[in-house]
Amino acid sequence: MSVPTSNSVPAPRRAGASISDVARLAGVSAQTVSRVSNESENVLPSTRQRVLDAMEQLGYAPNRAARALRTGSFAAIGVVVHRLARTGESSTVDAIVDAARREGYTVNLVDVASPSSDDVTAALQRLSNQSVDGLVIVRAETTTPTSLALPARTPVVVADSRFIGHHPAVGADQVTGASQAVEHLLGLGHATVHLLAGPVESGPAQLRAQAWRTTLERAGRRVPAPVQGDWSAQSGYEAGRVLALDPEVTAVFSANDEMATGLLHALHEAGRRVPQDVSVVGFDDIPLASHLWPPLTTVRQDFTRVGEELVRLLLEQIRSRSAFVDRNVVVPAPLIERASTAPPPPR
Amino acid sequence: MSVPTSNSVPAPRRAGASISDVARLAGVSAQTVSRVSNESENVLPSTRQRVLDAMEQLGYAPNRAARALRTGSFAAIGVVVHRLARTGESSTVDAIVDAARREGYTVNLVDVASPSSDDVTAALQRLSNQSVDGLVIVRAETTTPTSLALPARTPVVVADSRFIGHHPAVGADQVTGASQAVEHLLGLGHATVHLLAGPVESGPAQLRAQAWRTTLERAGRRVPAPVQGDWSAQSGYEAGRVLALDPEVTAVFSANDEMATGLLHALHEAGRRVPQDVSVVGFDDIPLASHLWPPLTTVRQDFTRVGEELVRLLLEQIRSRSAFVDRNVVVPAPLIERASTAPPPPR
DNA sequence: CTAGGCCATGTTCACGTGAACATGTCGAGT
DNA sequence: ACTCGACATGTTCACGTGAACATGGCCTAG
Repeated sequence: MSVPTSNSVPAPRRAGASISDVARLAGVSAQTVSRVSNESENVLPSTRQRVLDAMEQLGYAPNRAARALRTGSFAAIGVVVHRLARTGESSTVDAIVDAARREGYTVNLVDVASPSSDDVTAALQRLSNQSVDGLVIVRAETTTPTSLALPARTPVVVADSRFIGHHPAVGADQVTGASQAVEHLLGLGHATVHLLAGPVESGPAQLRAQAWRTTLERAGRRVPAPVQGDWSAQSGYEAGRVLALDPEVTAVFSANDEMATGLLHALHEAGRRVPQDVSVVGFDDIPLASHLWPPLTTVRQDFTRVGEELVRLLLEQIRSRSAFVDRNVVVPAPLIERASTAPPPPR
Repeated sequence: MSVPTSNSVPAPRRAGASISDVARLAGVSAQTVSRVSNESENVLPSTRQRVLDAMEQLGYAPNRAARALRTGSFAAIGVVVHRLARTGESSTVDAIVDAARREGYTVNLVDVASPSSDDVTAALQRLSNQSVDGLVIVRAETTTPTSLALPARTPVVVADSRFIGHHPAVGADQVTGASQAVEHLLGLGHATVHLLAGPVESGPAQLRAQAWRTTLERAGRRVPAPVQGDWSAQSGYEAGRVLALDPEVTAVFSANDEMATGLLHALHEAGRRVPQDVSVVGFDDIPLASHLWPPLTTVRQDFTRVGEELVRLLLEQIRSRSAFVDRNVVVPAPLIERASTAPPPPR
């Protein structure tokens, strides 16, 4: 035996104390330490204290891998999301993380490069098999309900109403929200309402467009050709430059607030006053909506509520070991009237 | 033996096939399956194919818990963040998730209720002990470098330059960015620049305020009392209502774009034209900045770059099994000139 | 032709935990 | 006083994996 600081073997160095280290120090069996960890009732207060002291002294924390292996549960949920930086996505995920934490669950985040079936499937693969106890799919755009290859028996909830009937879903009331927006504009006296639509492959975008069309038709109004956007402010701006040239356009319903922001920009630039010349309604009620110029009338989506309901529904499934295929929650989406809408200019 | 569908015991139902199920079906040993899983070289192509087929047939995916227990690594990184819904936070996290995925790492997201030491510590506790291989702290606001109780030997990186010297850090160049903003306004002819400051407990807010002050002093200008905000557009609006009343105010540097948005709102409302009467510069360059009215001159923070660098620095530490205490990366923060700044009005 | 070695594959074992079962102690009821 | 049982605590074992070591077949060099 020479120098004790052996540099022969790098020695992976166990990261922390294990349950048996604690047991040894406290002078009890490993099982008793486990009982203290899991807050079992049948431990003498004095013993419990001794174990807790030993834990503290060693900086012990249960090894989650071993625990997961033994129990088959990770106390974790997976969240699949597409573009996290978007307002709706990040707000929803924020609420999910928060709700999960309150329930003692960790969140595993997976950002899929594109919301195609393949990518989502690959993402699920990565999370599969006891890495998470359940899955929240926040954005599934182009993925269709049936193409979603889920690991068997993994509880799932989806924040996309198109999945209703396939998986439990939570979503804002797109249809009522969009209808209210259009009706509000018609009620102000506009002859018709133009649509700045979201991408065609988006479920919510389709829903909002459909509601817009239906509401106009029901009111017997002309249905103008929708202008296509991609959710971004830039696309709203580009669409706005076109719409601004058309004097017939007095009211625009934008499928989200970001596009509405770009639209406002284009209208200002073209010298068309909002709301005197053109009224604009958005969708989402992003935090900035009330401070745009003019403050934006919009349909509020309660992302926090959606996130909470998603977690609630998912945990219910996990705990009951069953799938609630046909359960779904619709969160109200009220119209928030601000200053971007007014009666049309006299003609 | 009666009915095979025993309903006597609920039978936890193993979620998926295990390595030995695959081995049995493929007619090889479990170790060989493991070799295929881990892409070891020494497997005959024919054997590999047989194993892959068996995996496919059984829908096998390696059990991450067992793997983590065996190897001591989860292939996961933890991300501690405060308010995920904020632009900077969500963009950074988005980039982190993306970079981590490219490296085969999963992301465990932890949203701390408040960025206090206790909360952060509790969050770390939850992630500790082989649940993650390393930690990215995106927001640590009130936590001081020394109060951060980290699990021993856990590699850490922090997106907060105040931690330089304690942990490796990545951050935008706050000082140069803020100085440029102030110099730009002075260069346009403004006598001085007012500050709409971030919360006092925020590190970046302090840095930006300090740079503003230093730049004014170096130019020999009067340093007006800063107005305090809390990062929110609402606080910017409230501050703006006060600033708008003061005809001396011709240039305002807002510590972030959200407050700048509220400020613009208040100025419009008060009838003060931007940029003719008052110039405004923001900080962050949020996606909406170029579509505000007027398009906002601001300092760009490259959150994507920050996220990528964070992951790079963290993985380097994980792989080399060492801590780079004094390493830090500063990402340039250039001034983006748009339409919200102009020379002061003639007096 | 044979020894040595290389390579594909198999066998054994421990990682840390918690469930199931086992043991031991002490108090109450007869 | 004895038995039963409630309760605190201990012992054994398997969860699925991959590292270390073991085996055996075949090719090549002498």
